[in-house]
Amino acid sequence: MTIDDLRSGHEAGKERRRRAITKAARRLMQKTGRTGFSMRALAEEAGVSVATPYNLFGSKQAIMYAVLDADIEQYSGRLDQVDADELQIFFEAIKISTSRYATEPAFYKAVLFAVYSDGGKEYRAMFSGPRHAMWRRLVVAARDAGLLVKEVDPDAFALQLGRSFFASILEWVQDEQSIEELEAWAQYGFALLLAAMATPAAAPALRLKAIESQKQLGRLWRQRPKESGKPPIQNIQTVGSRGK
Amino acid sequence: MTIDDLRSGHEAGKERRRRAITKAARRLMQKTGRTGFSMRALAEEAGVSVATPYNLFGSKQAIMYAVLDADIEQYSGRLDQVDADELQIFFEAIKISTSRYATEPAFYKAVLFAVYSDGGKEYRAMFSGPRHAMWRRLVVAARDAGLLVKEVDPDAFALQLGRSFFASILEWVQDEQSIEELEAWAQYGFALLLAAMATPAAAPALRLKAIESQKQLGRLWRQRPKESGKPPIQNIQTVGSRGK
DNA sequence: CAAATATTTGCAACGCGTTATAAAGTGAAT
DNA sequence: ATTCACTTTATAACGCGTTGCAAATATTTG
Repeated sequence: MTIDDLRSGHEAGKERRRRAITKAARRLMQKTGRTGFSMRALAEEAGVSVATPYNLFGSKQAIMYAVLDADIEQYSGRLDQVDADELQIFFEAIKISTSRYATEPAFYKAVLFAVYSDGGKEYRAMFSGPRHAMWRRLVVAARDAGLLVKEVDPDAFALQLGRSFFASILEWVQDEQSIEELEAWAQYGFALLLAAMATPAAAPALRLKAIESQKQLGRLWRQRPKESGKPPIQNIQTVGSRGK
Repeated sequence: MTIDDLRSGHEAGKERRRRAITKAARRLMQKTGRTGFSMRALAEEAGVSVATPYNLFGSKQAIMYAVLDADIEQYSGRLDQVDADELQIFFEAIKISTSRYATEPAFYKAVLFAVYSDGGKEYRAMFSGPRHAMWRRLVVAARDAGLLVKEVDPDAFALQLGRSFFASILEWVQDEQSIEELEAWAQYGFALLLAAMATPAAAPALRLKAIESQKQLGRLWRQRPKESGKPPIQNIQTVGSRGK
């Protein structure tokens, strides 16, 4: 049911078509970015009917996850080759991701936006699949190395780290933040969270890193192209009713 | 240009219609929830043409923000009446929000979902408008009270707090988490972040609170109807294409 | 009052994600 | 080779957010 089907024609053909569609999806997203990626365009790019991706994946979001997973697969294991202590590795992980995003920003913005947006059921997979497992593994390693307190709950804490990183990525995807800003925000979030759960020996360095990240953010924020500061439609505020 | 127009007919009428539409929007969302709230349904509920909301607001998301802002206005200032120290007030703020969500979960899930998952330009307003100002004010107060270190950057740190809370809310909106879980997650995030920037005198209590929240989360996980103890770590298929 | 201007209305239209349907194509087993 | 189960294809359709446009309506101005 699982292995035989991959060898037999039906399931093998399905798998082949699945891969062809994810490849076409990636190609199309690189070409057109977020706006040009529609199911009808994907069908044409992949040379299939519009119904086929639905048969094979079920929804547009599922295709996005497949594209993202296929991409992550290429880079999995890269963190194991990094030589850093059990806390520094968190920040190396950020660097690996962001440097990857920098190579093809349009593609990553498109796929990450799609994955986040619409908030379907698959959203949770961002924090429950191999991504969560990676953060969890790092947390356990840091705890066992005596850099995080023993009381840390690896699951809860890893989830918090993943969310923090994801929130930073979200800002980069939606706003026109630079990769440097994304990196600084992610480092700031990690430094804060880790500092809170760090052992007394490891905490001061992390607090220092948090404060450094703050300064870096202030620097980047100041040199930003000045926006007028007001949101587009701001008429409906009438706040300031504090004193009743 | 601003005050006279509110008295004169054109702008006053626009404002009146704007309020009527946000009221209708709120009514419709309470009635139908997220799924039934369409622009055509809103137009019918408000007794206007489908083009009118676009004239007055510009987009569906803008209407959502207007609804949310109108709701927040009702509750603004409630935090000032709370008697708590400058750190405890962060957690009281969580409680005020979550208890509000508990009264009308369908409505808040609908509006928060729409607001959070739009990916548009107005997304940033969540972290730059009065919401950000509130967190920032609390941060400054805690710093001036000697509970947070002087080096804390109120803007960066408040943004981090807002994002953390936002991430927790997002989970509640999308998943079928309980309000208790939302509250525990939000408290956990706040406790961690605040502990990282707390002065030596204030830090231990926050770390304790973080660990308590962890335990509470573990307890809530375990008693979930879904599966036993751990968060859902099931893979999304990716049918065995690992070994090439 | 009438004239000028601003706004809403009704409606058609676009592209979107998604689904249903019947017809055509495919691989495996007899 | 023929049958059988399965899948893709083409196409139409639905409701969605959004826009454009001429006609109707409301408001300000003379």
